[in-house]
Amino acid sequence: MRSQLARKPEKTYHHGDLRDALIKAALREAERGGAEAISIKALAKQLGVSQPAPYRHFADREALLAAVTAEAFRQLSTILREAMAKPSKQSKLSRLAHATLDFGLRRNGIYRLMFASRTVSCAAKGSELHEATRETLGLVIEALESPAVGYLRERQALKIWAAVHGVVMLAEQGLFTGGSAHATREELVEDFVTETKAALALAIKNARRRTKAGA
Amino acid sequence: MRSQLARKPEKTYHHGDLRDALIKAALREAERGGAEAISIKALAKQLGVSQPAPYRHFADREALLAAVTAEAFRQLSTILREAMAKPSKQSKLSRLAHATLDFGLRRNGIYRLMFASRTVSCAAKGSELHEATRETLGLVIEALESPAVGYLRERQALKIWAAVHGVVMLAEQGLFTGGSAHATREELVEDFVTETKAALALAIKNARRRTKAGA
DNA sequence: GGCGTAAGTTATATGCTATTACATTCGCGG
DNA sequence: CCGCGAATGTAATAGCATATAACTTACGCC
Repeated sequence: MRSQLARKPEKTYHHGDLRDALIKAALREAERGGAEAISIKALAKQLGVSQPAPYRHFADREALLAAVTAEAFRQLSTILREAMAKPSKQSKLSRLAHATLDFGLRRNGIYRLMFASRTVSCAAKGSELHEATRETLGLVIEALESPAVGYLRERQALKIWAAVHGVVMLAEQGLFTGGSAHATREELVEDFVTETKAALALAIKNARRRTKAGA
Repeated sequence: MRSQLARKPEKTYHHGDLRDALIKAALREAERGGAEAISIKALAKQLGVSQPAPYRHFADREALLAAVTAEAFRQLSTILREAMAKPSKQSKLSRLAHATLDFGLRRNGIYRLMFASRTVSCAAKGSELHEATRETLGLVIEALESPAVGYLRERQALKIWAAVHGVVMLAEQGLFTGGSAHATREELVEDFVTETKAALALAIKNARRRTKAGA
């Protein structure tokens, strides 16, 4: 019987689940301050283990950041899935876009961790992080709710993704000034959603026409 | 006669223009590696001065980063101005957008320094960095070449800016895969340009109609 | 020409990453 | 049930970066 009552057992030599605790604690740190706020030493102290203990679970700081980033993408995916599942008179795409904006602004340290570092681009294909990012992009593609397939659809997904991403980044840079900042952000995102839908419909129409002409 | 021949005088106690040299050297470092590649100690060594010498010119690392970022924005502004000035059958907006994309991809370490850190959002109004960012945004507004004024125009500027920015960021994250990556990026940017022009034209038409109706 | 100050130096404190060598505990097979 | 190897933790330490303090040199101005 090591921990029947609270979650934290009495002081034991082995932590129990240090790896997971490190990721969760690092996410909290990143919430304000981004990647640079994550210090292995500070995390170890915070969790009551010795400073080099984390190195049993992560080769180096980069590896920890990658794991934390992957977890952040999974959290974003969960949020987006919920937003898409929720019944609403708005389109799935619109809900996804606004949920992304909301996530980016509320948890902006984490958002910067996810998109502003080179961690993602260094992730090898097949890695935990790479899979997590592909899954998120998959949700965007799904949100398009379009009969289009392949390149056509992925391209529109990247387009709306890029656009919303840009709005989040500029908002964090403080380029939307004045009292109407919130409204402006939401409006821009909605504009992009509308344009994406229009572009998608047009592309499909053109594709059909070409198919008919070619047949 | 301290330096009549080459740019670097013989070894002197005083460097001559350490502040400027630091910024330029830091920009080179940032070119690959972003902000985290900038080390005061390394820069000092590289420039042949003692390690704490830079602190005579910058209060701390953050202050150096701010100055470097401001310089980067000025360089971007120069590039954008040139792109806009160059005669071409394409619109100013299109040239500006593609030039931004090009800058972001070629000098992606610097681009990340400019947009991925919190340096900009921490810049006080009136600071060197703040002025530099506003100037760049001003160029975007100018590139719209629209008779619209005020909010309408600034909003469209922010929109195209956000969109292109998003494309750059996603490209750096490696989300445009395959051989058509380059084409895809350029196409997306051009799409955004086209849509921005259309939206702007529409907004102006609506504004005129409202004015007429109200008159 | 002397003097104040800007700019640079050495020495040092502090904090973080990371490695090495050693200690403790877990859990599984005999 | 016990013993042993692997997993996980600790202590000690090396190395590098930021930053400050106290001291030194040279510039430039009157």
